[in-house]
Amino acid sequence: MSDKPVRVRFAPSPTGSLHIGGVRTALFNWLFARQQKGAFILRIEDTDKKRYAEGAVEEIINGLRWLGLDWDEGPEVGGDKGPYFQSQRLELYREWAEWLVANDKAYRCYATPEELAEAEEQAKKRGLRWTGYDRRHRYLSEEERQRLHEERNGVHVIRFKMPIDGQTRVHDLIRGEIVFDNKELNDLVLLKSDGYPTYHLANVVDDHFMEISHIMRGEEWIPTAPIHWQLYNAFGWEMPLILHLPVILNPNGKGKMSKRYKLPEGTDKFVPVLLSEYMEAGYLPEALVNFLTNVGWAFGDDREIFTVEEAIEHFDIMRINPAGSAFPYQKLEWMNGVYIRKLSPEELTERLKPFLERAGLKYDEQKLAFITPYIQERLKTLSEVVDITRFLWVEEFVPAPVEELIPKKLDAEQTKKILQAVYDTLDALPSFDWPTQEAALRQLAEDLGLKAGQLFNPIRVATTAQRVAPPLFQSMEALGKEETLRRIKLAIDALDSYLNKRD
RNA sequence: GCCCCAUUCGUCUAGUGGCCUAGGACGCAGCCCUCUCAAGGCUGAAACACGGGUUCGAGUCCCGUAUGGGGCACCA
Repeated sequence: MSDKPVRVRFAPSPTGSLHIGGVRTALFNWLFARQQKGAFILRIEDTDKKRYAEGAVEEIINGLRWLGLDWDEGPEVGGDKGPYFQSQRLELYREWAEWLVANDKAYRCYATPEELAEAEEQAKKRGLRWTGYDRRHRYLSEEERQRLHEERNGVHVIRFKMPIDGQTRVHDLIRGEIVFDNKELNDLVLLKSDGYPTYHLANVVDDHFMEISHIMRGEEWIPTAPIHWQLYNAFGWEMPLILHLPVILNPNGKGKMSKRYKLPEGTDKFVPVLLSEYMEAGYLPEALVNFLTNVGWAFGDDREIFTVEEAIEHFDIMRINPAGSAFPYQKLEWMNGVYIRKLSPEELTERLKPFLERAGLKYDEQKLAFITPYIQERLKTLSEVVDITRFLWVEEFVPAPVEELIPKKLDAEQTKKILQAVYDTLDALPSFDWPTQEAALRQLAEDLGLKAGQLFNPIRVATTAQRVAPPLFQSMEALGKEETLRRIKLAIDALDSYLNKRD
């Protein structure tokens, strides 16, 4: 591969929270760095003043930390190849752009974006194919150049002098050789008129001076690979080894994963795309990391659930699958459930708290700790704790509609009698712990000649008013005797007035 | 439109010329367990895009076609 020490980087642009595809890119770079005992570098590519989002850098940093992807050099940790914000390296880019101009590998272009847009429109109108910038200022004479410089008050961009003929070959570690005809390549802008570099310049200069050994980036960058190759060549620098990660597509395999994609099952639910959305939905970082490691790469021995340490040990960039993949969202839900079930009840309780708080529910610590083991295997995400335990924390209990109280094959009258019997049974209980309840109520079912479900379901509806709830007896114990009886009484009364109304 | 990349069950994938009667996982279906919902157990349906080569032999190598995806900014 290369005898140089492994140094890889993740270079996000601070335009908002990380896209899940970006997270995967960061993860693969990190995995590779850790596996090779190399360095993982975080670099902020903030060279677009228009798209800069306030707070985005912090969000990216928090997100990576949350995932456990620590960096050896970058914001907040420093490093001797810094600064790690491109906006603080402007002089470097300018210097090297000028170097290219001085060495006849780049030139100043005075055309404005408006003029070029106009030219493109004209070309199209005349049925000509516009293949990008028309190189109008590439072959200027010294006099013309001087005249334009004065005319435009020195405002210009620096463009790269792309070779006109021949081909550029780039070797992608997992895709092999990719060949481009140079005539397809443009004289792209290196330095913008505001003095900021474009991605191409900044990226090449930084990767070189930060001594990056491997570039691992998204597939959408493949078309820029020959451009970058030419830039390294012009500078006389060695290009790092390069590899393009497959894109992550929407769950149906159509198009790059986007916020607009609705989950087929729930019509109003959109698939989460930003890392912040996964955090808020209650996915565990360890589950997300495990899951993402399985998209585009596989452990190799049929193992799907594994620790990061195991992933680091087995990770191999040469075994990355080059084909784009649909985002296997349901698999993530399953895996998150697996990780939730692996947690100790105490740990789970702690992780659940922020979600209840954010939902504005005033939960009781002890009740939460008590009920956690019973909801643990029911949760796919942490945020689901809100709906499944809501009945325990609501200030004002709203009973379920009467119809839902009545079990199949029974009528309102019978249900009312049953609930009355339940009320009396529970009321007479010496202790309200759930095993005592269960014993008494199972006996009651037998005495009444009812199946367990016929007896228990109306009680659940009466006491929780929820479709889905933790096991009944544990729910009632958590609720407490007083509140449980109150709710059952509420149901009896409701059935009563329902019966009277019908008569 | 042009350039580039990719193509194994619905989906994520294993597979690097004979071990493939194509393996695993999610999802799906059925059964069991069961107080709702889950979790768990068992069983099942389900794929090498197509056409040509190369080879004794191709899911695996090559070429086309088709399909999907990505890119064509003074954005990254």
